[in-house]
Amino acid sequence: MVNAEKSRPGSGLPSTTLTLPSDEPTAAALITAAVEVMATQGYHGTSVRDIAAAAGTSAAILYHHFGSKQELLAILLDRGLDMLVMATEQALDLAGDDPADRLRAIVDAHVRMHLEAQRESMLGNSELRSLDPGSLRVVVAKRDVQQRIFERVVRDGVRRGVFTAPHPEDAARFVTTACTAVATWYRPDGPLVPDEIVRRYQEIALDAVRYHR
Amino acid sequence: MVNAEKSRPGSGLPSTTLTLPSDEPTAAALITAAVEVMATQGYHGTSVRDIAAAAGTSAAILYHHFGSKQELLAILLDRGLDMLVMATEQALDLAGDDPADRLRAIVDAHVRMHLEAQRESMLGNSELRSLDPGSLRVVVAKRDVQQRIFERVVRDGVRRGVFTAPHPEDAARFVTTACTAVATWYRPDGPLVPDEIVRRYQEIALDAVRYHR
Amino acid sequence: MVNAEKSRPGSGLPSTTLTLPSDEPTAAALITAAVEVMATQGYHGTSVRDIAAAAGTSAAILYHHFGSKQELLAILLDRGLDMLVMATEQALDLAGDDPADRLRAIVDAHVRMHLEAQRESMLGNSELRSLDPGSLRVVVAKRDVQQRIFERVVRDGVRRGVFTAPHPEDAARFVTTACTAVATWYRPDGPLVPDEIVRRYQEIALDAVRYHR
Amino acid sequence: MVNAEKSRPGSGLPSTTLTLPSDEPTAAALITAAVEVMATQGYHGTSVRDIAAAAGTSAAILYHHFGSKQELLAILLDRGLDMLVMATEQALDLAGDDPADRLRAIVDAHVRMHLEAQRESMLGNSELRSLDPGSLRVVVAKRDVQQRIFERVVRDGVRRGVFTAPHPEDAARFVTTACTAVATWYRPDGPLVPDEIVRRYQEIALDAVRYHR
DNA sequence: GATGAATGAGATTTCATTCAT
DNA sequence: GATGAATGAAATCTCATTCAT
Repeated sequence: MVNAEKSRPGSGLPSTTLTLPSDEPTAAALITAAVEVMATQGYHGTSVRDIAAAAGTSAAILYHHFGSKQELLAILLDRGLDMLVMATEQALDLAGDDPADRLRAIVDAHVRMHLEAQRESMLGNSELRSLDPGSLRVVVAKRDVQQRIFERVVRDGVRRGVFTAPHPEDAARFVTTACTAVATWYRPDGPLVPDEIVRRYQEIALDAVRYHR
Repeated sequence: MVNAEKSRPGSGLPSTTLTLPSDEPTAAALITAAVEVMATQGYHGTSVRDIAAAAGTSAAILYHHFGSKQELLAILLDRGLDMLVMATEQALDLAGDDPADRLRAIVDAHVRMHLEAQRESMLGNSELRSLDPGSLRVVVAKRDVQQRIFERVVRDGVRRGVFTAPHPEDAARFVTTACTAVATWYRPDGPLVPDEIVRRYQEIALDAVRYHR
Repeated sequence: MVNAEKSRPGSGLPSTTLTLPSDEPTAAALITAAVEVMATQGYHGTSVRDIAAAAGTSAAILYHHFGSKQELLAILLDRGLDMLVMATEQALDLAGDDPADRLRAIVDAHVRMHLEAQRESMLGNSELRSLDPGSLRVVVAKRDVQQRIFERVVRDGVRRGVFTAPHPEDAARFVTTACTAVATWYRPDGPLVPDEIVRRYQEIALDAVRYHR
Repeated sequence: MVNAEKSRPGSGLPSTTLTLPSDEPTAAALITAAVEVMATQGYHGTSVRDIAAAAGTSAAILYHHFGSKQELLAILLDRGLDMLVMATEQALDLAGDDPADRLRAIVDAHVRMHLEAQRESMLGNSELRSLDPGSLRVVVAKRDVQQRIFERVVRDGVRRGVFTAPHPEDAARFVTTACTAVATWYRPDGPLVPDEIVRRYQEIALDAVRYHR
């Protein structure tokens, strides 16, 4: 059984690698397939057979790698959030000291992740309700971690007088949710490339926290 | 949304316009029940019997009032969007001429609707995928109407030099999506009452479009 | 849903009628079919489809009448034990005062029931383990009732000096279990007809409790 | 039965003859595990994985030692009956010439075996139906051998005028089935120890065949 | 108009068994 | 000899929907 928390301690690999291929190729194929088809049809609208077919295997194989359809979803969402939080923290590490740069960095990481992993993002927004209580708690906790990062960056900027938003937490939430929502409207064949979306959202986010240029 | 029994304190709008009571009380009860249970379990995770039970009737009755489970969902989402658009347009009618007031008005309408009809909002965000193509087209079109209202208000403000957002469409989308997302985090027992959320979001929205006070 | 405990209060019907046809013919057919096929293949060796096919319907229909395969088994065994206890008590009512006659009466009822309802008897002996704890408690309790009837008759005979078994409870258990076991070896085409088996078992039972002729 | 680690206090028989340790310890462990878990859940209710897990190995290992789940069950029941018949015959060999002593001896062996190997006994009573026809024939034949031993002992006693049962075969069956049934009600924490049960059943059996003291 | 029975398709999950390593 | 992955069949149960009454 694949367990997501099997982190690779001491591994020097740069975690910027956004795909975390499992050691077991079949399990990885199943996860990829599940993301694809669940994002389109929803958790309950997707049958185990659908997932297996999309991964090129049989339904019984899925149960060889995952305890249940539920567990597959939980691992899916958990990994996605791990990647999001890791990318955001890493961006912050590289961002230097300027509050504006720091906000730009986490907006970049957050928006880019939701553009690149559009389907995981939509799953994360709509299928939390399909999780068992235990997994839900874990996932919500990691979601909160990400939200706290944004709050911290905004509050730091305010404390240092660089941002003057009167309600830093609300501004942070405003920004986070808008940045998450890119996954709901972005189309690869649309007018804006991801780089440009990121740039524009960075500036709007700075406006939203009252950064005075 | 349908049969929204809460009046909205502090809003000058007559709330009678926001309730669209069906002529047939059973149909209305079914819609209310469907919103309640589908918001929790999703469209595919909700059985026709679940809906009927929550409405206090039988599954067969549901088929007297709606052609199918699909149709019930389509009517549900369509009504919700109608109410959202109507409320927003009405707010704009009463808003006067000042671009800041106009933006404040539509943020008020949009946020308040998503706070009051939290469950419909979540359905609208997650279950578009469960619609048949025909209903999907209709609902997406109405969604676009709402989005256009925000774009128009922002662009007007920019044209008149009151807002200076360099990318009005993106700022409008930033604002709309953030305002929609209140439904995903608002809890009635949370620290902020709806009126206060609306006030704060109005100001952040004005910041996001670079309104210079 | 069929519920076994729906007794018909005030019904003047003679309960000697050993078949209790349900008001719902489909449910009755399913019970009959379940007895037949489960007695041959066991509870877990019998599929819901097997039962439905033997009853001439579909598996889905079974779930219209019974909540689960478990519930069907529970109702089955419960009804069988009700019939056994009722028949035994009625035999006792008609038996008069003589301890020997009373023992003969309950041996007659018990043996005859296990010969006539051979398959139910075998189910009752082997599939108690397949019951959920709640149903198991009920069924075991009714089994005990039957056992207590035998104990009481034997003890009464001993108290009145007609039987002289030194260990009345053990003799009663010896007799009951031997009488129950007729279902395990009886074949309708065997050398003895039920009447003759009953007669011989009555006499052996009287020997086992030391009835002195 | 296999690996019956309890020695039998008060029995003069050397208990080494009752354990048939398999040459292969894994096979023995699998048989022991199968008895344990099948007695609780039945043959069809027990999966090969259940058995393997209870034996501390894997399902694949089971197929190294047994051709199939069926074969395992057949071997199980066959060994159990071998031990029962052997113990009974050995008891008879040691019993001397007196018919009462001989009946006491076989009741002792039979009852004691069904108390000690309670689970095998229950399997033997309920899972004959799960055997393939070939194995069933073998097992039923051995069952008959045991039954014939009881019939012979009773008939001999009658022929010599020590017992006066009018129907020796029926009395023998009455006794055998009652003695077998101890496995269905005996609980180790019950009021009677096996020695006492054996003593009382010996006397009741003598009564059932009309042994006049 | 309302209801309980019916139904075929399909859902998730488990099974006994095999096979490559 | 031992093991984990694989697999097709089949298990229990639920579903949206229809229809006679």
